[in-house]
Amino acid sequence: MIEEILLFQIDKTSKVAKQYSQREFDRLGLNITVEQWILLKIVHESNHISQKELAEKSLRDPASITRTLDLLQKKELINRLPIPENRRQYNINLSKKGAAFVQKNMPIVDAHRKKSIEGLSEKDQQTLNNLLKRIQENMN
Amino acid sequence: MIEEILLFQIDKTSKVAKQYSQREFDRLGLNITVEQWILLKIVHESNHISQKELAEKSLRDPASITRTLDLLQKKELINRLPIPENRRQYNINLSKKGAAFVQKNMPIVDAHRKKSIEGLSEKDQQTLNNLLKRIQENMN
DNA sequence: CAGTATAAATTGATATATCAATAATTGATA
DNA sequence: TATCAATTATTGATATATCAATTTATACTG
Repeated sequence: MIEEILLFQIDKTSKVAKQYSQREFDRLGLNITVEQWILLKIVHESNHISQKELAEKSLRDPASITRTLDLLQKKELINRLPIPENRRQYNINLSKKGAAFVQKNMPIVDAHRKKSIEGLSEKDQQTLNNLLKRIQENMN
Repeated sequence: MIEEILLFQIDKTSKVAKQYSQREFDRLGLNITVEQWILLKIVHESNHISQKELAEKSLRDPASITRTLDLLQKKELINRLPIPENRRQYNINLSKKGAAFVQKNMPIVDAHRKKSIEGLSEKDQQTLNNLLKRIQENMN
């Protein structure tokens, strides 16, 4: 039975959480996807980052990053700044609008995170983290 | 930091495991995606199942199931059997070729599952399962 | 029985995932 | 320095995710 497989439950947990956040984003009319939010958050946490680094941090494909950044640029939430010394890559950063957007909605997303671990002790969280890390290493 | 968020690690674990299996599938020339395999496995486990039920069991959207079944049908791995008493739905089952395919490759996929939990005791696995279930409930 | 609601599958539109191929640039080296 | 290799981003092709709308069929209700 597929439900008994741990990897299936891991995937399910990820999906359920993502769907919850997406529904909330939609309900609040944020006009953004969870993947887009994650990129904004990473850009917010790093001043000046390349697309390659963004891909690594977000665990996504560079091709996918290109396309999502196109959307975020269309929404005027991020900028692609040319780097004179290296014309192969851009520095990605938040626009004013993007920074305000992240600022405003960070509490909402943080509430989702908190909700996800409701009832889990510090120790529970550490345990879970450790077990996940071990599975990740097994699959390397 | 996004790496410190449990949901991020959960998502990462799911991605890493899926990528591992997909690479193996590709390496062996199975010509199938992980999502397609999951559908085949569920169909294998249930004699006669509707697309709606398949969507529920696989945690996927009915629209997505339609498209993936189209591909599996093109590969002649599954059949859509019309139900005379209810012409709104089909019974999905494995073709001879599909049954042979599942039979042949089940050991491979099972090895991936085993690899993923290498070094985890029975108790570890139960703990992990419980923690995941609690997060799932939190996000409902 | 007619009209309406519900249900299952499909289709369309848009976003994401992934691999392969390509373009432009930079680095390495003979 | 000229050539070749490696790097970064982009594009194309195909599969999947999701929502809304549609189609076809069945169920319900007055």
